Amino acid sequence: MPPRKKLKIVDIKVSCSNCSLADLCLPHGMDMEDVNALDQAVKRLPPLQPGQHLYRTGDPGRSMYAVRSGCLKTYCTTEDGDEQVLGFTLPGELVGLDGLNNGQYVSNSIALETTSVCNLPYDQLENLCQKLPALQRQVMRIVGKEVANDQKMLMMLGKRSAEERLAGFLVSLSARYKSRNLSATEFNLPMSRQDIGNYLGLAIETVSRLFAHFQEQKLLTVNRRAVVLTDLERLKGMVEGCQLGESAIS
Amino acid sequence: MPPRKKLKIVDIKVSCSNCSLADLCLPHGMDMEDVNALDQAVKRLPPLQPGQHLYRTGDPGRSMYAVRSGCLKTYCTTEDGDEQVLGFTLPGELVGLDGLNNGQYVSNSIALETTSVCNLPYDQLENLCQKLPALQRQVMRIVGKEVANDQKMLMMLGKRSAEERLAGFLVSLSARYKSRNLSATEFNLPMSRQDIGNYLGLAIETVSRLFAHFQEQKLLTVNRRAVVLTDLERLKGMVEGCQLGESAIS
DNA sequence: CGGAAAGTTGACGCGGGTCAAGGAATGTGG
DNA sequence: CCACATTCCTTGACCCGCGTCAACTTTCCG
Repeated sequence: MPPRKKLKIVDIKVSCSNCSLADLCLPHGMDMEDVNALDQAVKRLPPLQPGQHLYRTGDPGRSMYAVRSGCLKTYCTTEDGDEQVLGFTLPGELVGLDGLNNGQYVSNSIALETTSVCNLPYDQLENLCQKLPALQRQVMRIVGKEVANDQKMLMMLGKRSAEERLAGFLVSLSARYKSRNLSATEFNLPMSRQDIGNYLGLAIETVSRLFAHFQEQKLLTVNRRAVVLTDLERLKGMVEGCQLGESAIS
Repeated sequence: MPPRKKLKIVDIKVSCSNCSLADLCLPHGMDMEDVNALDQAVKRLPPLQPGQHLYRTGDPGRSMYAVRSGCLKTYCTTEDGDEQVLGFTLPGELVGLDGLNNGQYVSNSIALETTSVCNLPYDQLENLCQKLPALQRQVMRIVGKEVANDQKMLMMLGKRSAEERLAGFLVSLSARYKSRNLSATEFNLPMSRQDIGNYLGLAIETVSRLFAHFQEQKLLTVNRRAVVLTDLERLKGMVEGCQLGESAIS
């Protein structure tokens, strides 16, 4: 999956109503009229190249974003420079909620692949919510989902062994791809071992060893970023009710 | 701090406008007229006794709650029965956001002391938000705060040593008490070692040893639940930009 | 007073972090 | 096209922080 430097000309004029993610994204549960109103507020941004930031800590946070394609990594840095990965955002998922706090993003968001996103400015969303109770309810649901997902992640980091963490991570990715009508068992990891380890609170070497270990046990086959989950059920069995979800919408 | 079984007769009629937490809670930044409207929606519940649940996983989640006094513990349980503490809610803080997701609470909330809370039903809050942009903005800020705090906690569990975690926890408590005009250096822990350890992803014995260790280093004195932070600055120094905040407002 | 719950303290061992070396893929310049 | 550097990943060896187990003390409460 080499990054395409040369972009095809794309429709700049897109709308929520014809977006393939419509039933995953905000419009979920809204009628046509409402969706058209939402359309006015949503802007599609030019695609981000790998390594390019969507926003950084301290940037004025006046929008949330919906990922259409690609993958974003959300992370924070401490004063002493090291990084904590907070999550990965796949197509159909939202980022930027933390900007709601006091108008500044607490986290950073960076593209791991070529990534296209829709921009949902808070102020316009706010206005719309005044008029469309359905939208407001949907926004609140998304927010609730975000909170619930963070909580799952806390359980993960607080209690689980390295093995359970990686299994949980893979099961989560699998479920999220599946809900986007992609394969639940074969996919490319958009992120490096470094990012996985950081996210799960593990050393990169541990992640690598675990992949090898899982492979020995015929749970999966892995080659660099390419993963095939050959025994998804058994992987699910390893995490017993501590699955991750993160940033998903439904 | 023994739980008082016998309750004094309290004003059932309370209002946001005369609540001592007004400037920490929802009304923050709203004018008198708006606050009066909010008053209509808020109900004060009879105090919870220690060990009594405010809500449980699976309960219909139609409200968030503001803690007036006491302390709540939020936690989840896995299928195999063990518990993960997600956070503690002190006076002036909110819980119940995770019910927004799909109308059911994902977590449990239980009183650690005698605790009184205000009830903020979502549907009424929703209606009010339609009318009061200031309130909607405030709700969104709170939500953003919640997300940002969960993220800080993730950093904590992902990266920090046992020592840093406990120091961070104490500094967080200190800051939260201080912002409620209580002592930043002397307070009683509302929660057991068990809960602290669970919350921070540590064994109870480790928590106990760390308290002893901190005491040797003249960082604090501790006797069961009673804590005096004798060198708050040095404690702060130990956590360098990975402070907790959780559930705080403003 | 007795039993249970909460907290403390010590001994031991393992999971996973750290350090180090090497391999494989990708990019860069000649 | 190849030489070389760089980044990413893998694998092995070592070892330490913290979990586990166990015994004991203190507090709580009927």
